[in-house]
Amino acid sequence: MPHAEIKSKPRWERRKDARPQELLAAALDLFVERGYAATRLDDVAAHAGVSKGTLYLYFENKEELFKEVVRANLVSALAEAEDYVSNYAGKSRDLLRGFILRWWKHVGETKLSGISKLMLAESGNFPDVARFYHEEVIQRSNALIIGLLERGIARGEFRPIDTVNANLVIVAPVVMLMMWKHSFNSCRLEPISAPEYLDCFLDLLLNGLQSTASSTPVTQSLN
Amino acid sequence: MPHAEIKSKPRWERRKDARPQELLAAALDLFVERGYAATRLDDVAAHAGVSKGTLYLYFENKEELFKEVVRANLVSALAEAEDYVSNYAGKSRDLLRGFILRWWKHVGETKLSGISKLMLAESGNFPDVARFYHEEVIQRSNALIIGLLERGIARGEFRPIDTVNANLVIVAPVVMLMMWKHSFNSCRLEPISAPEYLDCFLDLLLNGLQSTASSTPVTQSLN
DNA sequence: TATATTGCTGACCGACCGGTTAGTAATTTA
DNA sequence: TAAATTACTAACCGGTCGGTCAGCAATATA
Repeated sequence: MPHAEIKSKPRWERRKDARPQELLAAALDLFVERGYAATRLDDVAAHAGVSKGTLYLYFENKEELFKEVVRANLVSALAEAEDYVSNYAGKSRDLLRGFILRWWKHVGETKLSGISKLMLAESGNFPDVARFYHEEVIQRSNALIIGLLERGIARGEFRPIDTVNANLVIVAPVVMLMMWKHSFNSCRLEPISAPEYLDCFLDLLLNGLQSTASSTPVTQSLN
Repeated sequence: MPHAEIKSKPRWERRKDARPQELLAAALDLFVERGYAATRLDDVAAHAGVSKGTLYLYFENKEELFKEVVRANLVSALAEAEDYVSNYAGKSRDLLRGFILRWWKHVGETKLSGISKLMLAESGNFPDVARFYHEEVIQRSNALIIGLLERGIARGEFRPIDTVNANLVIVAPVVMLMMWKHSFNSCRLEPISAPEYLDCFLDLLLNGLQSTASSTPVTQSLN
């Protein structure tokens, strides 16, 4: 048996064009699982079935690898969200609910939530990455939600409020849920149920936003 | 001039009883500034004016040092909060507002917020520390707030809601503000203004919680 | 002042990790 | 099929950091 190689399978193959994708996928997995600093490039390479040297053939360094992961995943997801919001025609409260539920579905409950968590957790130690993420993701997402709130206020559906701060307040519970998923959820006996949590949040939020004029009941459950 | 020592000042002093406090203070500063993993014990010792070996005379290892920091700061603050809530006599909405503002004042705007942020950020990589923190801080804090909400509902001041999830939803914006302080706030052109943010949050929250019966205006600004 | 006690130092260890590079083997070309 | 090309490997480097310990020097004691 130590003779293994029965002629076929070479020790490795040349697959120049498949490597970047495979490395990005491996990097996403590990960054999400362990965070930025704690992810070892040796492990990323091993996960992609390759040696560390190969990783450096395709990516300049750890930081560039991470930026590519963000671009390939979060930035593209954000572009879709922008489309959704700008094309929406119905009531603002439904748009807000729809936006949040889609956000949870496309980011929150996928691996991508791990990236958001990671950035919030480690941006302080990696200012360059932080700046990149802030410009590419956070600012765009803020603009999107502020615009959504202004739409609701302009149409008399929401009370007039401080949209800049309200944006942050609204985003907070969703981001926190993503953080939980990747932090204490493991050691919690009964982990948070995302649908129930979001239901509760939307109930409170839409009641809180409701303009005194409109008196339609806003409570409504997830489908 | 290389002769320095003019006889007085010994190279070091014996100060057995002052060391632990000084080390804890230094550790708090550095843990808050850099996080758990990135804090070097050499630096903690240096900040306390001592060598690393000395640190190990007073604390078993990094993990125990951190736990002591938590016990000496957060756990004691939590005990005070428990007193405040259980002795409160007025309206539930004022109690909730008071609780949140005090929380922000005693934890959020002090260094302690850095510890909350750190735990959320790194608990995944340090399960033992996570379990400790979850039991000593998070569970107690949850019980406190859930009790507060139940009080409001029982007295007909709050709508009947899912208190377990509402607790999490309510805590989220405050915790997020603490996280911001220690993450992206540095690279934000105009950093978040905590008073305005909390004002906006409390406005939304208390409107959202308000039982349909009561119709007193709840908007009120920070003093 | 001599001796005993002990708080403290600083050099050291071993493991880890981002990044580099000399060399090798899979593939292409002629 | 032999030579040229290049994707890939594996060993290595330098720096870092949690943790250890032999020894020293600041006190206490007498």
